[in-house]
Amino acid sequence: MKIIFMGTPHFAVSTLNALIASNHQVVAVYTRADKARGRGKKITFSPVKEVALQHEIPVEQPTTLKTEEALETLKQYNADCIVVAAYGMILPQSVLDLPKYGCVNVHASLLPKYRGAAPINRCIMEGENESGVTIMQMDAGLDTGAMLLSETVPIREDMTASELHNLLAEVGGTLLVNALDDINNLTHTPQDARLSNYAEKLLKPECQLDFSKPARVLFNQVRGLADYPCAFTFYNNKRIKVYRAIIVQKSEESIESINFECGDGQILALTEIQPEGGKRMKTVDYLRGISIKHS
RNA sequence: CGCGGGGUAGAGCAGUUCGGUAGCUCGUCGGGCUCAUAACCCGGAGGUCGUCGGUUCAAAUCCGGCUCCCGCAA
Repeated sequence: MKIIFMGTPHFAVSTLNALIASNHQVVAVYTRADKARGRGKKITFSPVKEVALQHEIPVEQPTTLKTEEALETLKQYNADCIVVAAYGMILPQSVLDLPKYGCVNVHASLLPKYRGAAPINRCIMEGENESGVTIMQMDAGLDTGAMLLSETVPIREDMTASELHNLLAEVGGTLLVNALDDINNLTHTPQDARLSNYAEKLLKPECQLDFSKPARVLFNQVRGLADYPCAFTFYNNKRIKVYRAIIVQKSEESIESINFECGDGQILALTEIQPEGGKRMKTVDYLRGISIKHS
């Protein structure tokens, strides 16, 4: 089939790569407009655009798909199906209806749970022990379309959002190609809206650790936000990012970590951090440098 | 030109204000002590102080260029 791919961040790259390696033909890649971001507001391409350029696939970056002009451009590619993975833009009904097989989405959760922007992070922050990928036929709602295929993956006790992200991205690419290969025989299963919930976009304030909360909640928060955007707190008046932490009992406190007593009396031991201006490092290494400053 | 921190031994850092023998904690190697240890004691190896240039009798330190890493913001 002739495919138009729409996606932006790293998660979408796995799906794009899977499509490129498949028997289907990617005729165009849509991704969000280049943004001035990062230190020094440098213009950067999205990860998806980088890959598209490498494979010399035409790249389109409209700021909206709701115009007649955008629709005309889309039509010219004459695609059989549009594949969407973390694109970050709303598709109007005119686009959803355009291809023969409509628009198919790769979503990083077991729908109808965790619809929305941050399913991977929220899932771990909530302490779930499994997640997965769902391939769905898009409709006008936000992640509300009928489900075509899904695959479940277990979430290890100490798994971070970053690890789950990579795993789901991999699974998603494979699953999407499987879905396209078998597109005429797939069952469209409606989502049960009563079981749904939404994984809201992550906000900065929720990345700060509040040690009046129970240790388990903070542990999940650290895992769910690692490695990006990453939980943080303050230590010696310096902001530190917290990449890894473990729960220990008071009697087990180690001098090799920074320990905070939580609301439930248990200790959250920060084991891997990154201070302002510094590199990511084991907390034990950080403390080695601290001791000299105070002596 | 968005704001800011940083690059010194394998790791994490001091030293730079005020130029003058390269330092601390840890690791590592060797030896010692102990019933024992994240224990303690002794000794050793390991550095073009990010890079290029300038000033100077002398530069990690002062001056200028370049480069790399990172926090915030967006």
